[in-house]
Amino acid sequence: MELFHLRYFMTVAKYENFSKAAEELYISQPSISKAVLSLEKELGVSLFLRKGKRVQLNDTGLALKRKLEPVMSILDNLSKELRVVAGHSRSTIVFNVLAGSPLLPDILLKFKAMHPFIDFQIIQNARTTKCDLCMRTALPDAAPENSRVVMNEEILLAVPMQSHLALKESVRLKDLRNENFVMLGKRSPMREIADRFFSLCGFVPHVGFESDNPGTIRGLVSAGLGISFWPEATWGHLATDKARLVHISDPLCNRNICITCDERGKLNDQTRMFLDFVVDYFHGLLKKTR
Amino acid sequence: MELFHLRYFMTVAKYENFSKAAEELYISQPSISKAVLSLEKELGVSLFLRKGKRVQLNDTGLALKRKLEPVMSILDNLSKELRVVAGHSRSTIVFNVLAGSPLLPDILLKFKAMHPFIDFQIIQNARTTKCDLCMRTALPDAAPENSRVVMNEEILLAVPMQSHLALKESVRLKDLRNENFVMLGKRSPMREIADRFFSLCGFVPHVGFESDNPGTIRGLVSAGLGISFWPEATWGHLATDKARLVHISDPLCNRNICITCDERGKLNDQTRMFLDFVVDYFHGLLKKTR
DNA sequence: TAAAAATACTCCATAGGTATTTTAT
DNA sequence: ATAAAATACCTATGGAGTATTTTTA
Repeated sequence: MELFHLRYFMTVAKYENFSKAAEELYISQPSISKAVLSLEKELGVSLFLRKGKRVQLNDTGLALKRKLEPVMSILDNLSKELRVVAGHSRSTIVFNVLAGSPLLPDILLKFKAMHPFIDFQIIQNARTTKCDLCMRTALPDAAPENSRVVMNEEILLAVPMQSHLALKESVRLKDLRNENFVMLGKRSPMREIADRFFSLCGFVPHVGFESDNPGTIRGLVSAGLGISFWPEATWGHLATDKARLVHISDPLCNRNICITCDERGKLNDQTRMFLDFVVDYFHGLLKKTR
Repeated sequence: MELFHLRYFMTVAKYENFSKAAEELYISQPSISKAVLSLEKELGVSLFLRKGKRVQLNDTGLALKRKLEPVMSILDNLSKELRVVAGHSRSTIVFNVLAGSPLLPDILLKFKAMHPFIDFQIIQNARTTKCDLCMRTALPDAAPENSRVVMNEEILLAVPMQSHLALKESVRLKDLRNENFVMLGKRSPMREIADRFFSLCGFVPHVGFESDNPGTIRGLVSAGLGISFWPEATWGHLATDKARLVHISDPLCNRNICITCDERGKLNDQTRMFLDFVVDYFHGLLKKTR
């Protein structure tokens, strides 16, 4: 059995057509014929139903195809992956960061120290699927498809020091009906989560300022221009003496941070290492805060 | 890249010695040399540290070895597995049944109806590891290595109809200090579990009869010769009007049924199908009893 | 100097090509 | 009649062997 037998088989299986496969592989049709025939002979089973012109995978062929898919994927990427391991080449991970971006520098700094040959392309695009990994937020009851939850964090309320709210340890959301809010922009997932909380309480908040930047939000709250939600861990410390954080006692406000990827087994070595690193990173974070 | 390049590499990697690999593969040493060199050239990385005589896998070589292990295992078994799929050959699953044997006929009957080309060799040997799958019992807090729990069942008490205990809905184990017990033999896992319950209550029961056969135990209890533990689901219905089952209220008596296998991914197709079937079977059982 | 890997060279098995036949629509 | 797969036959790449050289422990 030769590798090219398997390659040719996979291409024929894809099209269920010998001539088409020959075309894609830039070889002649008889070569394909011979390779498949020889494979069938060697394996001792027939792989296709030949009904005259029409060629069709049979059950055995289908089983072979399924078995070979991961094999081919590994073999096709051998050279590229080993070059990275050997340090002769670099690997780039496309990382879509839709939540938790304040943690990103720390995550990347620590990972890069361990794996200097791995580069990152950071994007922030809620619509694209053209990325290796995506970090996003979701409500506890709604984790996106193909994702694993790496942490659950409480959502606090950031209030200016001079506000009457700054004197309390915790507040109920429904008591904030008359407050001015500083919020993330309309289409951000965190904003959607916030809006869900408001609809639970049956009111629409007055939003005086919108910004997509936690730093700006900190500034606006510190300046006394409003109050704002503040995810406990992923937005870092509030780090100002002009504002403080209070708990929200009702409803329970928290969110999940998820990492989305197609399937762990399909990731390349570098992306898998990074995924494992990020999971560990969040584990460490949880331990620290407790 | 050719398959034999990879095969030769794997053998060299195993021994870290070209000549030894050549010997095992029944080919000449220069052929091995050429194959490995050509593989290194094609992948664009070196795979071994050549320190004069001594040859040693480097990090890249190690990474390649790890990647190829599953690939080789799939390819080596292709023909055998596909022949079974095609129905040209049969497959035998060695199934070690240390618990739940009363369910076995039903399990095998249903599975065989779906997969007539799969045969079974049933063994019952607590010491062997020469089996594909092993069904055994364990306490809820002590699942054996490499196993998955397929069900948890209550352990009831089988009592003769004429016993004063037959009038109760449930009994406490410590109130049975003066009863005669019918038990499984000393070395059976179920007996060990039972003995744990007794030691929790601080007494050693009087065991009038021992048998390893649930059918015999049913007979002895029905004859009024003693009382016995009776796993709710896996020993089937008591099926006699001379005895009945009562709950044990203290301690909570239950056990797990586990299936042990090396690693799901390493099982062949037939064994994996059977494992999945057994898991489903127990799921179905749970639904029925509830 | 002995033992292991690499190189040089020869041989032939077989992948791939072209031309042709077979088969079913 | 046509289009697709199988067969026949030829060519040449490259894997396997033997003999030899290189290297280092």
